[in-house]
Amino acid sequence: LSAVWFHVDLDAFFASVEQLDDPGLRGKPVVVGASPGGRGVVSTCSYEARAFGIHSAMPIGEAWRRCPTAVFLPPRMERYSELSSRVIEIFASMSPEVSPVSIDEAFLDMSGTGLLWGSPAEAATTLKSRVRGETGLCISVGVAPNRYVAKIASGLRKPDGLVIVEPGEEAAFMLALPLSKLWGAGEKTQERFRDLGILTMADLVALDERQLSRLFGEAGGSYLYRAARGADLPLFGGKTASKSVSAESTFENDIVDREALEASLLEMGCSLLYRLWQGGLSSRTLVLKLRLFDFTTLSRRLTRPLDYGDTNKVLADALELLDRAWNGKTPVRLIGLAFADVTDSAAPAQAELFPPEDRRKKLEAAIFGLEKKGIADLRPARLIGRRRRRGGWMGGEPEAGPTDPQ
DNA sequence: TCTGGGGTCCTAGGACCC
DNA sequence: TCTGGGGTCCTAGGACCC
Repeated sequence: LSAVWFHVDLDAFFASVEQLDDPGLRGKPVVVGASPGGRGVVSTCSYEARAFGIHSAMPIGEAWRRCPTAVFLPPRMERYSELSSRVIEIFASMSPEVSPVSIDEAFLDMSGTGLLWGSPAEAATTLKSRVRGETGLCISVGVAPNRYVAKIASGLRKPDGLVIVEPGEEAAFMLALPLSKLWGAGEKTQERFRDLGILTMADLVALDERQLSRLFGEAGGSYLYRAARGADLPLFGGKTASKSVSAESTFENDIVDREALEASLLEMGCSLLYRLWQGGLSSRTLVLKLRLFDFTTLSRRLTRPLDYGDTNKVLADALELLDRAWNGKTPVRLIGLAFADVTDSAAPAQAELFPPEDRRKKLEAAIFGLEKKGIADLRPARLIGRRRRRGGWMGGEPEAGPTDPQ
């Protein structure tokens, strides 16, 4: 018996939640994302906003220009997470195995659920009406014998879509699609397709794996070979071994102020180290990222023989990386810090000590404590206390959430 | 049009060792 | 004297996704 996979996507998720919570927004163009006027992008927008040509990842200023009368809102991630969890519970009540991919999408293994929920079409219909009835949200569902094809199918008839690909039809299904629907082949790859005269899925399927690997590299070639035929891809299944924990922030205006950069690094270093500790993780590799005024992006990394343990070392290394990356004169647009190659720590943290609500306060306390312990000697104390304002983009910058597919 | 923040995976080259 | 491959670790950059 063939496997049955569902890929489920919440339509215009963040914007839909805003319209759900505020009926006054229904039927209106709603843009969730960065502050208009700032340097951020659109996170998600309602279908009414899409009619103006607005889409995810578009610079917020551009969205403003296209529709100044739209309602612009900062993301409310806690609220979205809450609703996401409720939707996942509904998924779990219908599928023995639910794998969330992100806040607004998940794979459901529906193999062998026929006796319970009927045909895949019936099960999908039930799922859609249950989600709508119990949360007020709309989903699109793709059904296929494997995850890759289910993922593509769910994106074809949004919003409120249902696309079913029968077993054995995967290759034919893919062949009928434009190349632009190939998940994993983004802008650059599409450009290369054009340069190479690969204009249709049939053109791509005509190339064998060896030819593709010569053109797109070992991994890229075999990926394209499988994807074009609608075969399953390990990308969707495999558990990830290496991980990273990162923080970055774009300044409202490019800066050349080294002390401000150092203050950012200190704040990020503290927060990252805390997140590692909280997750029972550790790392011996620190990565600094800089984006310059002209958008050139560079990184410098350093691997130590032992795991990072305290903020002093992290900050000292971060400053060294900054020296290596930056001449002190070029205006900086973004600074970021990350721990790479993160592994499970030998001593897992006790989560109870730090309830999530207290995170921010504890972190501030930690920074304060460091100040007292003498890290303040490293940098003027006034910088350590400097922090960004929170509470939406009227007062500071927003945390633009992940972008939603169109 | 002036491009977020959080991630993942791949490639290519250098150092070093056998 | 000039030069093999293979493996591992590390670095920097890039493509891609939500």
